[in-house]
Amino acid sequence: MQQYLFDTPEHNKKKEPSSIRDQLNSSQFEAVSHMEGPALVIAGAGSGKTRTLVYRTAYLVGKGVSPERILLLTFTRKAAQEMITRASMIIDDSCRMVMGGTFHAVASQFLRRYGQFLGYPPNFTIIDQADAEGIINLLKASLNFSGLGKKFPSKRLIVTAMSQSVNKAIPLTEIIADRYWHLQEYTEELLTIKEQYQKFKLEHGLMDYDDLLVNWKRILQENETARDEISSRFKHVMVDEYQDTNHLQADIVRLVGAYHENIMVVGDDSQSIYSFRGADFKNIMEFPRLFPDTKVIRLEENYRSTQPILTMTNAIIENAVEKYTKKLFSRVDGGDKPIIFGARNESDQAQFIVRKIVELLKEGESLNEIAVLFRSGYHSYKLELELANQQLSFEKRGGMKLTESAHIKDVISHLRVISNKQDHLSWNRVLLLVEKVGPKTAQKILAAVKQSEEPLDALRAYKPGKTWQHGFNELLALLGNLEDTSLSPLEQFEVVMEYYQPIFEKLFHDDYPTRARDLEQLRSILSGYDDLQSFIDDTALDPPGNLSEPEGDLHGDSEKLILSTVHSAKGLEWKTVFIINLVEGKFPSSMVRLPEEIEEERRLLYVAATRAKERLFLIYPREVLSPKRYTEPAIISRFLEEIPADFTYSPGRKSSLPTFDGAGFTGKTGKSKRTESGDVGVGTQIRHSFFGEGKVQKNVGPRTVSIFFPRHGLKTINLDYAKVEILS
DNA sequence: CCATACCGACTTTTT
DNA sequence: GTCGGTATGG
Repeated sequence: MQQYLFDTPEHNKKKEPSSIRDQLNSSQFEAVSHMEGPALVIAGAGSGKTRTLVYRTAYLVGKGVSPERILLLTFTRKAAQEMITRASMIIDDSCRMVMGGTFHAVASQFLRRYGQFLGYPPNFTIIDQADAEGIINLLKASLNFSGLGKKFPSKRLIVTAMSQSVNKAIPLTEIIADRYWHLQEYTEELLTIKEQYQKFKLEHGLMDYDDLLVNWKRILQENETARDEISSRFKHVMVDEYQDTNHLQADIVRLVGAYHENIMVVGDDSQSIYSFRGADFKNIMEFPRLFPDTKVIRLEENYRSTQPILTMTNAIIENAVEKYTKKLFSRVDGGDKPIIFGARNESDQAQFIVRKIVELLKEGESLNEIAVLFRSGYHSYKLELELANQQLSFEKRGGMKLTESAHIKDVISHLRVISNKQDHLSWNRVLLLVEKVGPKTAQKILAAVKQSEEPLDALRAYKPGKTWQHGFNELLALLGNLEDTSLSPLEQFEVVMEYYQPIFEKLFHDDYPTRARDLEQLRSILSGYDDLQSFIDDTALDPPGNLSEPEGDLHGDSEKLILSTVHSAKGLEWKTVFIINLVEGKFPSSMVRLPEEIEEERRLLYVAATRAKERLFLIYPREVLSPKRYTEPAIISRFLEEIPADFTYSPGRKSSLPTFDGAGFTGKTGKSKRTESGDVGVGTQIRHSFFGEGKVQKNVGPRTVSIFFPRHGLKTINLDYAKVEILS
């Protein structure tokens, strides 16, 4: 709906592409107007990457490219929708015909059409990680692996290992040898499980997230019809956040774009934060080698943040082991240094944030312009309580999803078995909810029903046991009602709820009011759909959790503070950003040990900090609660330690003590390298690692000078930090 | 064979 | 908080 707010009549006329030019800097325009051949856009944080893709979409449509022949692959579905909406405002509504979405969402659309070539029905069901784990459990039982002791890997680990194998294109045995060496004694069993898992999915019309990618690639490779129709269709392919694609996705891009070779990938190697999912930012470097004619365009001017913020974020990324190709500069004048605040403990941290927010609101700041970012979902619990106390409304992104809770899965399973009658995973769940039916009975029933043409009829023909025939007959009655094709998804939901309500109340008798609210929410989500299949798809591809938001937009935008994991904050920006829990074990997470994983944590902090436009707070508690409810002294995050003290401001800090309390803290990392040189006077010629050669103009502070660079203008540089070579 | 209750261990990030 | 194992009673 939002798009219409800005939709004035002149937006409905096609603008000449030339007017687009005025809205962009020269590099952006170069990217926007690039027509033929592959292109790589290296776009630093806040450099107008989204803007560039939006204008490019509009430009192409303005040039007469038909919208349905443009493919826009993004990291979230929301990002794609937003870009398409904005492009529509520039040119016209025909932009809505642009095909856009995540790799997974676009894959699902093509696989509904071409999946039959791989033996999949058009109504296959997309399963999430919890579903995959459910299948593993079933297999473990049927393969008699349950008795192998408690050392046997958990379903979670098995699913993760299998997924890594697919996404990194490394055989499972190697993954186990590399990362899960403690499971090596079970390699045989794991391979069997993997094989059975694949078979189970194919037999029952199920695809997990990885299958969507693998199978999309397969139809492009193995089926001529599909390849020709898909590849020749898209005259232009654009890929956002290319640094977070894996090899499988890179292959898909190559295959989809093979016909016209008009592929533009956009990314930033220093913002790569998804390697745990197989992403490899080297895809960016490899792109020009894959397509030798690639045009490389760099966007290095930052329009988002003030210089003090950028100076600090540059410092964070400067310490990376792997050197990056660029360093950002800003023309946004003025601004305060980022503030580092050491709170007493987590409560103090929460109170500090609330106090600051109230202050900012008094100054006229809008809640919508403030965000609190953290490494892991549970890091915000204390703050959520404090915010609720102070009656500040907030929205949390990341962390536990609505669709991951048992009661929601229960309801959706009843809808799934209607949509895909071969879905034995959902059948199993549905049967287990029948009184007096347990795992054994459920399996026995399913074995009898096994892949019959009409599972529902087979179920009706099954003779129930005496103890559970009542519940079973009720289920059959429900399924009969659900089959009525004239029902809307909402009506189907109501029918299911009528059946499920008593089961639900019995199952969750102690905390069922809170869960009932989730079901209410599910109901309101469902009311927006008139097609069950797309509802089921969306719950897997775009699981609600951020779903209260479109709703809120309709009822006059109620202002909300955003609490978000850093991963979910990618691509977004706020005037004020708080990053919390900057202590060892939380940020960086205690889960990471390998050097390359630590590097990813560093990039994660870089992504978090570059979300801030005007004000940035870096906060850490001096004490944390151990799992056993003991308070322990915290160790300040190594990344904070590495930032030169004069790049930030620390209220209440006595002089310039570099180390904080913290027993066990080993002191400085000694990572920052100093330019061992005397005073650099006005007129000195120097060379900077990024800006090139320049001349010192004036002394602006301790070890800080302003330098004029012919290609980049006047820059303020700290000599203790920047890599500067003295030439004269 | 099913339901329930209890204990201990572990809990990153997401399509 | 949630998963997995285990013990107990129906």
